Amino acid sequence: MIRNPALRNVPLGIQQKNIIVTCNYVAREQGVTKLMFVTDAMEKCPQLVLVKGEDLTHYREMSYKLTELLMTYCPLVERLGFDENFMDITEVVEKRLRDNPESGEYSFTGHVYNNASINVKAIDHPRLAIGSHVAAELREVIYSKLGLTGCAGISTSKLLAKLVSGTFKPNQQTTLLPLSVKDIMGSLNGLQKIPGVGHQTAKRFQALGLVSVRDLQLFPLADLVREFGDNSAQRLRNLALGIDDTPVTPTGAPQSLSDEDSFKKMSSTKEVLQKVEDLLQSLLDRMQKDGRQPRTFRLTIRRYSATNKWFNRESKQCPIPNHIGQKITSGSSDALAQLMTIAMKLFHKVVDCYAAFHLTLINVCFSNLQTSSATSSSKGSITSFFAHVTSHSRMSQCQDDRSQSTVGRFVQEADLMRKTETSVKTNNWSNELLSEKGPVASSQSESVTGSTVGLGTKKKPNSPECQLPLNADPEVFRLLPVYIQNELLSPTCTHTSQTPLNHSPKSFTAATSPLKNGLCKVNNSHHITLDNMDVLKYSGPSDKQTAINHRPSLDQQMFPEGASPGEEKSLNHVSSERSSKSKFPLDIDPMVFSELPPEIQRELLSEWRQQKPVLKIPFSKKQGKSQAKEKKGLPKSTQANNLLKYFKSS
DNA sequence: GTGGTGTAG
DNA sequence: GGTTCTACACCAC
Repeated sequence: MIRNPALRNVPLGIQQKNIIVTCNYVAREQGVTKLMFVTDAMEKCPQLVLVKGEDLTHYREMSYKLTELLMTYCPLVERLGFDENFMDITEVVEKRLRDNPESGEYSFTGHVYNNASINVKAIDHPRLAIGSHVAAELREVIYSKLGLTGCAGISTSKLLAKLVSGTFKPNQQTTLLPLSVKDIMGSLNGLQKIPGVGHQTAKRFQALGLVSVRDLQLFPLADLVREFGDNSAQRLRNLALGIDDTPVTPTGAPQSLSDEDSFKKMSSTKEVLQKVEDLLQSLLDRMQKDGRQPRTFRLTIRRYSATNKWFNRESKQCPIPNHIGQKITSGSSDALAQLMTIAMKLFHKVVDCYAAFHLTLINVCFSNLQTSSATSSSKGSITSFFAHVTSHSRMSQCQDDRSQSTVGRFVQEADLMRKTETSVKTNNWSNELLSEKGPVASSQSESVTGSTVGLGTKKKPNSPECQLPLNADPEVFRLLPVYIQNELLSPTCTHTSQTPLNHSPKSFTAATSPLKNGLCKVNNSHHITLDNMDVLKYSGPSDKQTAINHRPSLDQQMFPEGASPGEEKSLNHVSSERSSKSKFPLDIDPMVFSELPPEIQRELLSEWRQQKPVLKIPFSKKQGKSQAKEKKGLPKSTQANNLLKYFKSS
């Protein structure tokens, strides 16, 4: 909506795969809800406008802009997802109190929780009263600078600020006074409404006969400890009582960057190869913008299973050798191919390719991100702000301050898609917090599964029925990496293409003569990047007492004109390297070469230029062990054939 | 450090 | 009939 204001007043849903991950208030009024299936949503609201939201780039950027903006007012900002922020505004409040001791006496701005049933006097809660004004100002700034609206909650802890922030929606703010804590906790409709109590914990509560917040408040602590252990029991009990003493911890730069895609079924190594490449490509772009160097790489999969269809994930991770890490940071074109090697090794560790498999998700993740002082590159990016701003120094500075004064917090949430919220809290009388919500983003990346092939082959190399295509040399075949062999032999490969190639197909072949004719094709999958919508609503305080900035929630403009999902990366690699065809070794078929993925093309060309052998090295279909070797012994031997890294089985 | 689980938006 | 895409915290090992 920010990018396309025209969408502001129509029912709008953000679609990821087959579900509506979020929607604007116009759509909600017609019965559309979060996580509703698209078909159901269309039934409820036939005029619903859908925007693809798989690509989170825009949301992520807006989300960080908001956090960054809040940090300019006070460094104690803790992110919760893409669309909420907690702020500890104790210091801001204390300063105002010092500068103008009477400032808190006048009023609250926005709503006060339960104000009809309590005797609200701002003078009794000067810090919360000031906090309500700070929240209002912040919401105003957020609107004027970013165009985002949202709600805020103001109270004395993150828990309370969060709970109260949604009391009046959209685009409004509410302050919770200490004397209303019992009321708000009692108003929660079920234990799962307590932040931090999710599905699993709620089930365990239920098994104990606990259903309401009241049930938990009254449940003997000893019994709770028996079920959850000391720490969790105490924490859960406190939450039920409205007690939360956890500090607002500045979030800083993300500790990991990941990219994932889900799908109905993926069962061939070839598809995996392509999917991983796509995910990695996009992740590498993000990583490079971030500027830090990842030290750890993780590959996660989700397998289909009839019982636990969607929830079990398995992962494998490994350190990223420094030389590769540096390439990632520097944006070297080698990075992708080298990471593919690592990724496929991990894949083979977690999935037995000789057996049938059915994956429904793949995730790639960089973690253990290190700020290399050397990389001062990307200054402009939003995330690099976080990468380079030392949240530590800011935080410790703040905490020092806080220790001499009162504790307070400011919570802010912004919902990019829908609204922003702000909440502020104060501890008793001496503390105040405020929270606001920022933009929420959600989207997905859509993947196109490529497949197809041209090989009529067989099954496993060892299996009796295995037959290679007539033009395939068994010797050469044997030298191929296991997963390529499998791929060639897999049912999807053996017949024709199953999935139409929507995009520039590339043939992925080991470029040696015997196999040159028929290999598995892997097309590039693209991510169709969509524009997200962000909308926000910021509601101004409309209090009975003082209505300060009431805004009609307008929303934004996140959509470029047609809100058309932009295909940002349609890769049409092939051609670029083609001109260098003159450098082809004699035994290479240019047509086959032209269909190789660009990275492979580049690598081959580079190696040919250096007159390095291609596919020379015998594969030791080893598992595991050879890894260490690869990482270390790389210096020279690696050069023997970089392409191998693509093929090497773990 | 690794891998799994739970939670959240 | 079908549940997205991130990111983080915690735990056991």
